[in-house]
Amino acid sequence: MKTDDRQADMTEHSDAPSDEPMLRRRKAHIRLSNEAHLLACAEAVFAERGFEGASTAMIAERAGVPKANVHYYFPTKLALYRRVLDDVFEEWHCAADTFDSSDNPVEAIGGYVRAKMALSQRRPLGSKVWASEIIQGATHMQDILSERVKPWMESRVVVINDWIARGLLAPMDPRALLYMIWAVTQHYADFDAQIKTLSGKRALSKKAFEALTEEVVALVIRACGAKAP
Amino acid sequence: MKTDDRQADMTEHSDAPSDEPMLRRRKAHIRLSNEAHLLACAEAVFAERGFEGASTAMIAERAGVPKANVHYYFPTKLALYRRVLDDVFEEWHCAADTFDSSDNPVEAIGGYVRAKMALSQRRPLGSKVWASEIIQGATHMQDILSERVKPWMESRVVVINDWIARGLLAPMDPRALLYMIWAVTQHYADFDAQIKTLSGKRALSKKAFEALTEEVVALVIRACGAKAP
DNA sequence: GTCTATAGACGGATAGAC
DNA sequence: GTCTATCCGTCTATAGAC
Repeated sequence: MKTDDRQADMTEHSDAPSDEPMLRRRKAHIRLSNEAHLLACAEAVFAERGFEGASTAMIAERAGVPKANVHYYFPTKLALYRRVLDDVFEEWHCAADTFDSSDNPVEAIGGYVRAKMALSQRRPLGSKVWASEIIQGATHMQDILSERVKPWMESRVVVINDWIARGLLAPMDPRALLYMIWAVTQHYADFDAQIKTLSGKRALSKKAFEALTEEVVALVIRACGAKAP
Repeated sequence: MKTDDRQADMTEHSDAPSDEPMLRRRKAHIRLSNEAHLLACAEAVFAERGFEGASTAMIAERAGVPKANVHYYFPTKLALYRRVLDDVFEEWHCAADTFDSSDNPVEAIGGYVRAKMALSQRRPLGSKVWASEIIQGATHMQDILSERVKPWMESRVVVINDWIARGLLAPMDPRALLYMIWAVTQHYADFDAQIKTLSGKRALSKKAFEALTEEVVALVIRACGAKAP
């Protein structure tokens, strides 16, 4: 690991015993920084090849460190993979929080779709790791799905059913709506290779992605059959 | 390969020279039958593990044959993978044909969504192989995307824009609509592990899947903002 | 905390008997 | 067409010098 710049903050240390806590802090900083670097590289390799297809050697090479260092920071390939999944879920959870239960379903759903589209743009690799894991049976994240995603979904089902009962949305299966939002927004991260080939373009500009986001919001809002409260 | 039942149709052959064509036909039948069996097993393994994660040994084991037989019928793992992708595309293409350019966009789009949902139910493993391949960069099917999928998409964009110009659909980006249809319908095949965990059920009954299909059709038709012609 | 070297299992692919 | 045995490369993980 290229430690030259990472260790720059310790050049002014002395021999005094009061240095010990600082040393500890420095070491902790090195560990956290290297872990974060490896996690980012691992996310890219897992996205490009899936769990079994990825190798610790590829992750090490991308991080610019010997293979053994990967095992120093993460005991096994599976432990590293699991940490990537946990990280990705944390961001998913933040976006999920934007789906509030206000009286205005158009704002709540529209805001959630925008948050999910922004996440697809900001972290497409994480979305791909998540998608690959589920496609391959979700064996390494059953706990996340049942303990974290499922309760969230059930709470949103209640909210959506309430909106429907009050005539704010068309009658529908709330789960089908949530699956639709996930599928459509994550499609732009997971299937970007297909989209690039079909559009003939390399990637979307920031402006173009904003316009696309509003297209998706409009589609989803119409799909809801939202009426004025 | 368990040849006992597959060779039953040759027990009555004689020494006459007229047998030669029959022998050829029998051998051709064995080849086609074994190829089809291996392709089906390969599709399952590729769906469960992705291209790099799958091994020829796993495919052979699932097919009940020694590993060498896989290489007898398909020279390389990549050639076998490519044949699976071609097979999956052929069914995709059949479903795509149901999207006609009639004067009734509700019927055309609704029929297409039903065909795609039926395909997700009938062949979820193929959908997963396709999805994994695209997530991992679509490097092994660029030709299918640019030579087969892209022309189809462009022809449908023209049709949808025509419907919009005639006031039959709400103004929208036709590509965003097509991506939505793909994403939503394929979600039920690709993400079935997540859906099972979130719903707490093992799998959907035939009746339940029909009801779900109509939910999805209703969502998509509303998203189109379809009006009576 | 970093690195080289290597153990031990498994990968794709092939040779050659039957 | 089928199968056993095997080549050779890469895999995950670890040992041990620095």
